[in-house]
Amino acid sequence: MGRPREFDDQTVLDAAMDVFWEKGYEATTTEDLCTRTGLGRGSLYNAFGSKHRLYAESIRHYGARAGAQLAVLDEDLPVRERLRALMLAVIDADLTDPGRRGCLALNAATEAGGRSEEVAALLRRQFADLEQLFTDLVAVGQSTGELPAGRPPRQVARTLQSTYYGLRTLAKVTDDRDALLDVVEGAISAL
Amino acid sequence: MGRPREFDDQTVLDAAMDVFWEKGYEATTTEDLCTRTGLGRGSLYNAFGSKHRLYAESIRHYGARAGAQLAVLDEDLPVRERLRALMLAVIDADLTDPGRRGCLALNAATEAGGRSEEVAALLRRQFADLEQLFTDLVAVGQSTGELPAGRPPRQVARTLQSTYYGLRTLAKVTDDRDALLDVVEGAISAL
DNA sequence: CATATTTTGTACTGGTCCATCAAGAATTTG
DNA sequence: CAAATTCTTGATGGACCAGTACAAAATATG
Repeated sequence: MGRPREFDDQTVLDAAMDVFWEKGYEATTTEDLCTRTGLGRGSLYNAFGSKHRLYAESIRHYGARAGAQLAVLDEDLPVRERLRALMLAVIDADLTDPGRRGCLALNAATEAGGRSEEVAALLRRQFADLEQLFTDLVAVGQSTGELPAGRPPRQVARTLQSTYYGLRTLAKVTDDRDALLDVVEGAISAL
Repeated sequence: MGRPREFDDQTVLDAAMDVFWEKGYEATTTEDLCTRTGLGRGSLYNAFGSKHRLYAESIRHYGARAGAQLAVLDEDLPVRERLRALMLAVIDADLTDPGRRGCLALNAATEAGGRSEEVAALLRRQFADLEQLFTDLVAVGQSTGELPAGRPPRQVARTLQSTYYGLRTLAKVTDDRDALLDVVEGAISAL
C-alpha cells in the first residue's frame, strides 16, 4: 500500500552507475545523481539511503552488467581466440567510449578500494570471479591440448587477469590502438 | 629580493604528494594540504597557485621519485632476475604500505586522467618512459640470448608493462601475496 | 469516503569547499 | 635608513556539499 514509485529501480541504477562511472565517487554530487536519474532528492534518499549506498549498489549493478560482456569467453571458439576476442572487444569499447571511462570496478578499486569495506568486499568478489573464469578457461585449454599443460591453470589465469587490468589501465592513458594490440598479441602468444 | 621563503619546495612537494597519493585528488582538501605541508593558505597559493597545479607538480615529483625504484632494472643481474626483483619489490611495497596507496601515476590515470590535459600529458610521458625501459631491457635480454629473439622487444615490453600495472591494480584489491607472486612467475616464465 | 502508508517535491541546514584579500613581517637594493 | 618586493598569517567570501524536514500527493484498505 502507499503511493507507488514513479520510477524503475533498474533504470535509476543504470543512470546512477553511469554517473559514478564517468566521474568517480568523490567528484559525483548528489545533484548530479538527481539530474541524471530524474529523481528528486527525497525520492533518491528514500529509495537508496545515501550517496555511498547508491555507489555500492551501482557497483553491484555493474558487476552483473559487465559479466555479460564476458560471455564471449564461453563461445565455441579456440581458447586463444576467446581470449583475443575479449581483449579486442575491451580495447574497442575503451577507445570508443567518449567518456573514456574504462572499467568501473578498476576505477573503484583505485579510488575507493580502501575507503569502504563494503565496496572493497564487492570488488574482491568481482575480481575473484574473473580470476575463476580465466582459470576455468585455461584448464579447458590445457585439457584440449590447445595450451601447454605444464603450468598451474590458476597461475596462468592470474597473469592473464593482471594483463587484462593492465590493458584497461593503459587504455586510460593512451589512444594508441597498436600499442594495446601489442599487449594482446604478446599475452596470447605467451600462453 | 623580498622576504625569503621559510620552507623548502621539495619538502613541501613531498608532503603534498603524500596526501594526494593517500586520498586522491578529489578527496584531498586544501586544508589537508596546509596541515601536512605546514604551510598556511596564503603561502601555499602564493607558491603553487591552485590545488590543481600542486597536484600536477606532485605527479611530476612522483615521476622523478618512482624512477629511482626502477633502478633495479639496471643492476648487474640476468634480465629475468631484474624483472623479478622489480615486481617482488613492488609487491612488497604495495602490501606493506599501511595506506595501501599503490602507484600514484596509476591512481591519477584512473581518477583524473581525463579531467585535465596537463595531468594527462604528464602521465602519458611517465607511462611511455616505463615502456621504453622495458623495451630496452627486453632488447638486452634478446641480444645476450637470455630471452628468445623471435618477438619484437616493444611488443614484449608492452605486455610486461600491462602485467606490471595489472599487478599493482590487483594489489589494491587483494592481500594474497601468493596470488601476486603467481602473476610474477607467470609473467617471467612466459618470456 | 476516511484512514494509514508511502512517495514526491522543495526548502533548508549546518558544514565544508577552494580561493582571495588585507595587513603586517622579513628581506634586498639604493 | 627608506623604498620596493616578497612572504606569512588569519579572516573572510561565496559557492556548493550531503543529507533532512515536512507538507502535499497518490495509492491501498476497510
